[in-house]
Amino acid sequence: MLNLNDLRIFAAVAQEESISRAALRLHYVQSNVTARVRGLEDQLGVSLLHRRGRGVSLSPQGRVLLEHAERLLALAELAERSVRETDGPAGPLRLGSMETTAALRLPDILARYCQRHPGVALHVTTGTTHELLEQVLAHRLEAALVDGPVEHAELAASPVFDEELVLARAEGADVSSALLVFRRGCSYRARFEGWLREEGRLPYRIMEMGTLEGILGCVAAGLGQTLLPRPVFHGRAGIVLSPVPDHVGRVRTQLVRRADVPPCSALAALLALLSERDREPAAGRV
Amino acid sequence: MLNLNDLRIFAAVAQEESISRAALRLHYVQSNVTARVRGLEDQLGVSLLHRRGRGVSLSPQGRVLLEHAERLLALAELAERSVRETDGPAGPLRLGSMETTAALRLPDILARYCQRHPGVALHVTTGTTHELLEQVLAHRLEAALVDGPVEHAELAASPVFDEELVLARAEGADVSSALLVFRRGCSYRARFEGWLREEGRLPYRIMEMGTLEGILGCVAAGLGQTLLPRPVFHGRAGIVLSPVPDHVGRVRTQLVRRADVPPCSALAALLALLSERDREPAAGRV
DNA sequence: AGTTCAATTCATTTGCAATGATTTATTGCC
DNA sequence: GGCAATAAATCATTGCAAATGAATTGAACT
Repeated sequence: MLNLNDLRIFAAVAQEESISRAALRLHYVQSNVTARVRGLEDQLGVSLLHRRGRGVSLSPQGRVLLEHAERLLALAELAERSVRETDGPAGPLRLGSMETTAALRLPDILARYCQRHPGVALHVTTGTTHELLEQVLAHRLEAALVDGPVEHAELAASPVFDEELVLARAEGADVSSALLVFRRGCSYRARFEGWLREEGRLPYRIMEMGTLEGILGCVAAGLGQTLLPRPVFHGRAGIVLSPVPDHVGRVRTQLVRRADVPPCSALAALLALLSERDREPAAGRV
Repeated sequence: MLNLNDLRIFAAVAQEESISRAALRLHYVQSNVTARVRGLEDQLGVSLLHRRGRGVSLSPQGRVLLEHAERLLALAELAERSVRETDGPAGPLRLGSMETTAALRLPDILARYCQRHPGVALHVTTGTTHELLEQVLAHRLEAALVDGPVEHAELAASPVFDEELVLARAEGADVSSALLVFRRGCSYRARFEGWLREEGRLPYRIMEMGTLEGILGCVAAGLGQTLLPRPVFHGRAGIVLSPVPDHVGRVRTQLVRRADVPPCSALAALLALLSERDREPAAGRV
């Protein structure tokens, strides 16, 4: 009978592409990892790894097993959590969010969530749509709020907010001034560049900024223009907003999670809270 | 870290509602089963069983764990099979079928399947729709061919054949003679009785038969009438067939499998073969 | 060739799973 | 109420498999 610990060891080896590094990560001695993997191979009657000089790589069967192993491990963790949290959600919930969403929408949501489920330890990390999806796929985040639509067989998405992106620059700033954008992987940036390309208005000078505040400061200083959700600019004087075509400016923020693992109770509670909000009259919403 | 063997032991205890019987079934000594379940409880920090005088029953947390455990065990088995069968389907495939479908449709299908996938050991059992669905849910069958539609959150169905049920009796037989039907749980029988009830034509005298041949023999002998797929009567003289209303007679046979476990490769191959058949022009089909 | 990094091999230890005998507790019956 | 009968808990003991650590092999880069 298959053994989850063996699978965990195998998955670590597969991810690290090295038996020694996996041993280090798992706090095992290297020879033990070798033995466990060999045990799995004996048990299954197939070879899982190609032993190369440096490190190892997966055989076709190894790749098949890795896929199943990752799912099994995720489900085992879920099972453990589920029985531990039979009365109300608890434990860690790792949530990813685009920076703009984190600034605009999350404070309100998270306040309510924390009040309702005090047992949950929320970790929010921000990042670009691309980065966040990678992390959800790697089981490093339970879910992420990103710009939709998401086309991926292993991901499930639920629409959560609708936003309107607007073009923003300081009063009197040069129309052909620089573009102020987040780093590669940001979907708003992709929309911005895609739109300008489609209109034949590229290339612009591009300035990458790591933070939302940085972008806003530069825009206010007349250094360039940006494309961000309208409410970001609320209460900021001296900035001119202009609408953009619907196919560029209408974005639907989605809560994305893995499709192959049912949501843990802490995540289910977040989904419930978000869909409640969905049904009630859109007070204060864009 | 959770352990699949512990889960297997726990699932056996839950199903048997008895530690001793589970031990017997698993070929363990009783004290070991006790120890393993207690180990699980310690590890999870919850009590899984209510110890009553005779046997045990599940606590709420136990019920939660059982659900997850059964899924995990099924997925672990699938994982093991998948790596073993990386080149073509192999191993056992337990398929259920209604008796009529087995007689009419399966020979052709299975011949092609066996030829294409010689590594697969097919087990076909017949039974009523109800019995078969129970067995699929209990992981005792990988899939079953039953009368649709199937409304069950844990089951996935794919339409496979369309049949026309017709009313059959011997020439000159009494119109109000007995109903010849399979045992309780047969969906054709349910349709038959439902229809007559809806028309206010019940009660009839009912004769239950265990086999298709038995029913056909009795119909031919003028003992009664039955409701079965039209092609069942091909080449049988002296039997009068009359159509019935569409909502009674149009049935769609479905291949039903568990929804929470992806099909193993042997089953995936069967699905592929059946949907091939679906796309090609309906030569020889009803 | 020599160095280095990484995997294998193997003897040894450790720890947990499994056993078997015994005790405790509950149920049903006279 | 007392007594089998059944079932679970307890506990000392065994046995096997996981983990360790030291030594060895082997590939890749210089």
